[in-house]
Amino acid sequence: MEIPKAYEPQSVEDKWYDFWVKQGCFTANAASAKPAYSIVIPPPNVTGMLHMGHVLNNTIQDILSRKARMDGKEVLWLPGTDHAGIATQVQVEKALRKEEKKTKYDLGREEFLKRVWAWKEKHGGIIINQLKKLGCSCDWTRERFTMDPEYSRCVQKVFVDLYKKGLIYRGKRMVNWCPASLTALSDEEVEMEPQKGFLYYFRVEVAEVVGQASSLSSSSGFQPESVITSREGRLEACPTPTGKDACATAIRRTDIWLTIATTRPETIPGDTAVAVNPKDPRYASLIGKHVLRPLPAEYPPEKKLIPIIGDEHIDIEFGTGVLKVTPAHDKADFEIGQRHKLAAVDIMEPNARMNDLAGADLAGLDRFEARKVAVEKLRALGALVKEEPYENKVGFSQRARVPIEPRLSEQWFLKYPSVEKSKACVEQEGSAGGPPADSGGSPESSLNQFESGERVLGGPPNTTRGPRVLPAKMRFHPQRWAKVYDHWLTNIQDWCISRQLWWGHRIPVWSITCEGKQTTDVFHILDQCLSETLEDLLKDKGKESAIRIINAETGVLLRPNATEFNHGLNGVRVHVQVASVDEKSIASLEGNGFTQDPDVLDTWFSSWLWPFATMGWTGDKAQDSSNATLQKFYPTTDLVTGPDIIFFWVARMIMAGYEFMGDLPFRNVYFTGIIRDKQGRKMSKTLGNSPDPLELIAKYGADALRFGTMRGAPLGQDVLFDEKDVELGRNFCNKLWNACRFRQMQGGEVQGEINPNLLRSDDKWILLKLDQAVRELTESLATYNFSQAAQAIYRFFWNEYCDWYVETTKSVLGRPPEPSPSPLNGESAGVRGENGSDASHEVKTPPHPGPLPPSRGGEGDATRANVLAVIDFVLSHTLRLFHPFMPFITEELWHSMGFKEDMPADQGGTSIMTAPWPKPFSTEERDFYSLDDCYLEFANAKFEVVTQGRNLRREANLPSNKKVKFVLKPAQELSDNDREVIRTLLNAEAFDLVPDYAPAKGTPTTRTPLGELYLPLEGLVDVGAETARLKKELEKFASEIGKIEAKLNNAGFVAKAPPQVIEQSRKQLEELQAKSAHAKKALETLGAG
RNA sequence: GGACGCUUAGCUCAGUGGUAGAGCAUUACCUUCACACGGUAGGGGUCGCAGGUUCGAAACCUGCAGCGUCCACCA
Repeated sequence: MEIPKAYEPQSVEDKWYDFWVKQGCFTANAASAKPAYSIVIPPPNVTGMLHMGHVLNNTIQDILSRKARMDGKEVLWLPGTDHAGIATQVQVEKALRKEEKKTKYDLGREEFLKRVWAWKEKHGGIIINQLKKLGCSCDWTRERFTMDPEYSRCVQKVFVDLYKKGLIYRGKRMVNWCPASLTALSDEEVEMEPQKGFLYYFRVEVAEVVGQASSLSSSSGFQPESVITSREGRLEACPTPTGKDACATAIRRTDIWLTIATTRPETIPGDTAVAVNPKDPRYASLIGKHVLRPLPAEYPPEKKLIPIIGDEHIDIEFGTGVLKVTPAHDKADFEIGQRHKLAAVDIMEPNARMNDLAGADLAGLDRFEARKVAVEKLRALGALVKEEPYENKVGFSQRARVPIEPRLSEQWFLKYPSVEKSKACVEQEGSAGGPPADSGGSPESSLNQFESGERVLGGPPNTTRGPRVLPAKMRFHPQRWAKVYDHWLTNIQDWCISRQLWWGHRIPVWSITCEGKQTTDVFHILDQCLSETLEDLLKDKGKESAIRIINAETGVLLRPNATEFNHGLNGVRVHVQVASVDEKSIASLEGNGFTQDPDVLDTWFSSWLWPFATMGWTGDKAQDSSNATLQKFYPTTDLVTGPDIIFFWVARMIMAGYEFMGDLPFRNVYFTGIIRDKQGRKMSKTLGNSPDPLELIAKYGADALRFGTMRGAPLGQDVLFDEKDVELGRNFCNKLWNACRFRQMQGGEVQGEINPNLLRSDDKWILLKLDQAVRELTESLATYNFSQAAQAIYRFFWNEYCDWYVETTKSVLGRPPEPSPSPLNGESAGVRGENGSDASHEVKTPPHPGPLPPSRGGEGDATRANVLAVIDFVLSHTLRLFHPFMPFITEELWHSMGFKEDMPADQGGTSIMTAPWPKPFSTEERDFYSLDDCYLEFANAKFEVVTQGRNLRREANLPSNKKVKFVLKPAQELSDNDREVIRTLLNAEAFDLVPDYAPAKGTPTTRTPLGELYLPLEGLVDVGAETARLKKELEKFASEIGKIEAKLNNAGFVAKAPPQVIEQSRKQLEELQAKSAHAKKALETLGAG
């Protein structure tokens, strides 16, 4: 019964979380008739740990989910984890090295993957439990992992589907190669970073080739296959790009020298041309001639010979205007190489050590070591002209933090699907269509924005291409991200989806080397393995096959009916693309000499299916249309994520959504800010500036962490995290706790009914303020303004409810001190309204609200009960408003305060989670309680009296604990209640109303809206101090009066400003003048004596 | 080189045309029976700079500066 003095979150959080789970509060019912609301969690790395970014992100999702439940929605917040290919594999490799001093190669693929799975089992639950500690109301019965068997099937299905559509292809291309992780990366996984280095200038001699008219370059026509190293980096072909013919060629030196600027001299051995701009008069005449490449130094002249080519892309201004072209080690050079049919000489191993083609001096060296050696070599050869310090941007592997190496390798690529649709579906800022017609303005209309969307989208996914009922538009919050998104989609490049890793979805492609096997043998094998027979395929010529056989070397599709196919497959490696992959057919494929592609898919190739793959999508129309979850909850309502993965994830999910579901995956995307530390630095493990959220929860409580974080996280801006914010959250929880404790100490049951006839002006004031808070909060949440929402409830509860309202109740609830014996009290306060119920007709003058009979008999008890009823009303609403932000403490108080008692079981009777979200008062309710805005004005006047009185006391240097009296020369009637409230708030022994008060000389005084206020000091008067105070006050008034007068004297203002603004200024002026006059008079009185 | 964002109190940030705000920090007073994780009162800002629009600008427009982020194949 007795509530502890301070809130102790540790004792309640686990209890309620277990309660919610046991009650099934988080479980979404796909069969429910309620409107759907859904969010899919951005799946955290399965073996990751919770950090502040997760806290921000998931708190927002929880707020949205809990709010939606209170709005009566059927909510699905779908949780899960991501297998996080590289990150997880690196973790396990690291542990393996540390604990067993082994590499993954020591274990072999199968054994290593067993270890990763074991690691996943051991660490996989951690982050999920951390989310639970935070209070996340996810539907754990639907938890998914991107490598669950069903999920993996989705990935395969999608791969095959895109393959059939011709969007997935294999090719030898320039990719971003990470020499540390030994895998290809997508463009998005590369970050450009400025790098300090040098620009090296070296010279080469121009040489002419005698006797062979045509350029040598044509003899080494470029083909991707003609790359001069294998994927493993071993030597495969003749290292000279010029081929045999060159050997027979006579070379004539010219003693003409070209100077070339480069940042990468170590790649000189890979140069296969020198390029100049044909418009460059300095060099144009040299195009077609050759130069002698200085490295490898040991090569004979004919092996050093490379052509001078002309290419428009060469910047005449940069360096010397001559570019060395290294097709195998630079993306731009590769393209030049393609245009000019240059050979690409790969001079590096996958780990970025130089190979034999780099020449004897460099072979075996790391690329940066090789750079130094190459420079020294050039210097020794007399080819180095100069070196100057230079800063340029270098691509770094996002994860391994080493410079990537542009590298030619054979990879799988995806041509993005549904690009145009994905572009069109996101609303652009200030677009002609504008925001949805019903999006702005009142909270109600903002809420409708979602609802109208859901109604349209709630039906079966529209997989046909027919027109939609409404244009399906998606909104980004803040909207400026739409532009970033659009820009990316406009310049979109094919996606390199294969990774040379072991942990991940293995590419569902099998191949066989058909040495000695005839076509029919291969058919036979496939026939045994697969349910779909090749006979059918052969018959069905025009149709896309379920099984495709490709020449692995050329990438050419070998259709079963093609002639080349009929020639047999001797010695040719073929790929077989399998549509329906079940374990049995895989096993038999592998048993018959087929091997699966060793690579795995980019992690994002599974993540981009998250919104529907988690809901049990199969790609089978019949099956999907009977999938209740998918039908009910796709498309989802909101997505909450960081802008750093807008390309990695958001954009791709949108494309996948259109491609496979025929519909966008979500209606709204809220982009959070990035959490930084106090100094604005990114959180990072190496800096050690990333606090452990669990420690914060242990120290302050989950609600405190949530509230503190939300309060400081403005819309779309980065968040500077400070533990002080969490402290603020804790203090706020404690305030809430104690406000409820105060109510409990008053005893009695929850007061259900408020009697409008007994409402004091203060009661009406707080009800109006509550109403305002409900509106503000609802509006803020509807527009994703979480920090605004948090501040709105903070302000309402602390500054309005606790600081003012609760204090006003103490004169009714508490044991009031004996009334002041002043004989004047009774008379001055005697005239008052007999009944407050008709207060609403008063508009002009502050009404005198409900009678507060002197504490005698039943009438006083009735008022007391009524005040408790108001308190209960406000608290029960406030707890609900707080619930999405602070689920634990509100649930605890909801139960211990007894607010659940008279609620229906599914509407707050069991848990506050399903209590209805407070609504603003209707007109009828406002009328019933006579909630007129004039009460706000009157209460403000009262509060001003109090503030000014406290100020007088402070100015007179009276310590807070010293008892004082105040006297008011009333300008209007005040009820006993108002008088008593003011007295209590002033912490005064007495607050007397004396119409004809004659103050002692030097009595501090000020003019308030309710009359002249005096602080009688009885012998302690300090005339000097009071004089000084009044003078200071007068100065302030004079300055403000001056400003307003200047404004009113401005003819333009009076002529053009709106009338109410002018009226307001006049009123202000009057008030200030009256105050000033009062102070002046007081000052004169002082001087007179 | 493009695009976007930010610049308001010591700090972190609200504030989209009408009297400059909050939290923290700070100063003074107070352990008064909800709360010292508290209360009361105060101090502190020519709203980055320069122009313009307007009766009126922190806000709208233009330019500039500084910081930050993203995109881009100048070696």
